[in-house]
Amino acid sequence: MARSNDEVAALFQEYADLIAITGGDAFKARVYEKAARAIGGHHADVGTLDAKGLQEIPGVGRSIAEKVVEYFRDGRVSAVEELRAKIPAGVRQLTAIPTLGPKKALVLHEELGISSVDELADAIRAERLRDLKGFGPRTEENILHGIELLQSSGDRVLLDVALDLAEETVAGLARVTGCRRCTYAGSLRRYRETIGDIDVLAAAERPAPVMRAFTGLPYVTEVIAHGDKKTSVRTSKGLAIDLRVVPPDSWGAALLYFTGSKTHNIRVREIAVRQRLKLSEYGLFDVESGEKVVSATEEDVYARLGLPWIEPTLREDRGEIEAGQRGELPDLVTESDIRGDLHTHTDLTDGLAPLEEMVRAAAERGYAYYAITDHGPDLYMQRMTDERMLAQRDQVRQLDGAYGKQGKRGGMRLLHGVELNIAPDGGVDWPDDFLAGFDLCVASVHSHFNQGREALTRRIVRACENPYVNVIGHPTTRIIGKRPGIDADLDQVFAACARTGTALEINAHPDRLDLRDEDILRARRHGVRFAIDSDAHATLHLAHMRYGVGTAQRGWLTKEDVINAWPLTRLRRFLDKGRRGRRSAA
DNA sequence: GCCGTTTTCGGCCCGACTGTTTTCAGTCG
Repeated sequence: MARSNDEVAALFQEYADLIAITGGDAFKARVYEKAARAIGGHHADVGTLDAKGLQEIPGVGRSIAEKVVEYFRDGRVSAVEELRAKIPAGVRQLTAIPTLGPKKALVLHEELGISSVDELADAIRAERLRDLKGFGPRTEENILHGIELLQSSGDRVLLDVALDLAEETVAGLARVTGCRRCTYAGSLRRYRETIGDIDVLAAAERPAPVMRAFTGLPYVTEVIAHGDKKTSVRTSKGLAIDLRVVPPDSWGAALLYFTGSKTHNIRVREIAVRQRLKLSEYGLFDVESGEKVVSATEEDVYARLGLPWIEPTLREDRGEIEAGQRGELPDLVTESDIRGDLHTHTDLTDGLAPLEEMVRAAAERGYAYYAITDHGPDLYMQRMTDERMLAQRDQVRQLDGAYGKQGKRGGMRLLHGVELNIAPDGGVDWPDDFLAGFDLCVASVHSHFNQGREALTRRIVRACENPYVNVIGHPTTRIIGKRPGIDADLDQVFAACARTGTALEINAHPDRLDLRDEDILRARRHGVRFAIDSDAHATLHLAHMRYGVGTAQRGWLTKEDVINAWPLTRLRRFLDKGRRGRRSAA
């Protein structure tokens, strides 16, 4: 179920689109877009705010606040209804076709009565667009191609797929003579969970050789646009890559600009405008004289605007600019802060590698501690028994400290854990006395995803209340692009975690990234602690940690928030979860 | 429709590329 903030955000985004399609004031459309984003990202439920409280959200004034109030009072907003009556929903969908924006969509609707993607495809085949002003043969071709992309994949790809391709492309271009610098930027540098297209930035005095090398890459199948400063291609996987080449002196301004996000950039430029400066990808310029002020590094540009350097993972206009101005940016957790992995598997259950191989691979990553957490018996296909689990524990104790930098004494410490299954009623695989033998317990939902909101919420809260459950694994169970997260009341879950001393996992597998960044931001406000885990089922998966850390950064987490960035003694106190007190009281 | 470190009115981010155009509108990021 969508949060009411998301409902209102979607409504205003639709209203903005409809204003643009009906040829309304472009500035007005932009204001509604901005308000939609601000409301979608606002921490408090807008359904609980009055007009005054609503107007404290930046970008929300009297008129928009009234519309929010109207929405919760009447279930509808009359201004939106009026535009909906004029423009069929299908016309708005036309603007989802690449190269087709609101202006062309309006012409198609007004002149030809087209109000769906299918009707548009038919009209092109029937050559009905031929007489329209502004529509030539290439436009027809581009629209048909765009429809094809939209209907086939056209989708965003997972972070790891995009990162592999980007790193290969950067390596290829960096070798070109005259290429002074090259890196990927865009949503990839911000570690967004999915990537629409890859942005690559290069610095060179003469762009032509770099551009030529780019279009000549073996996996490039189509050149979408080809210019002096910018070239766009599509690869064999259907993913688009944009390359921008700038003069070396513009590197910092260009990197800032192409890293985005769009809304972050707009905010930064507004700050520039207020200081009579103009920021573009070529530098920060004095408006009066036209002279360049700074451009060489991102730090230079931010500093001239009164801001510290802002981590790319924060650049989403979620308050990072204000925090920067106040000098209150978080000191984000990094991959090198991570001292261990708390959720991993071996071939005792569904992992691929034996215990010793996993332990050795973990030690090579430089971890101070490492937890083995195979599945419990409730996932019956895993054939777990008490005996097998206890035999593994003996093995784990023997390997404890055997691998790592400084031999036995300073070696990597091993924790014997388990990934429990949270049953539909919130129970787990074993009774307390058996659970007491583990160093830590991760507990996760693996089935019965459609129980209904109240039952799911109760189920997870009950797992948190189990004194032996330390971490809720992949809390929403979503698989990106394949399975939506379960419909639990996450705010209740977050409160339960904070109250009981249960950590929430940030599962680093690129298919999951669960919790997601927005939920992390909300959970953090409840005072929840987090565990960033690879959930590795093979030695190579241990390296997924970077995606989990990127996601944690997008949730503004510091190493203080992340239990596996803590020293082992502090981690053990957290894992104890007050059990010692319980035992002595009993 | 929102907003204010020259403004309560008059601004509102900036540039590249394409396609249909003989100077520019539309789209995109």
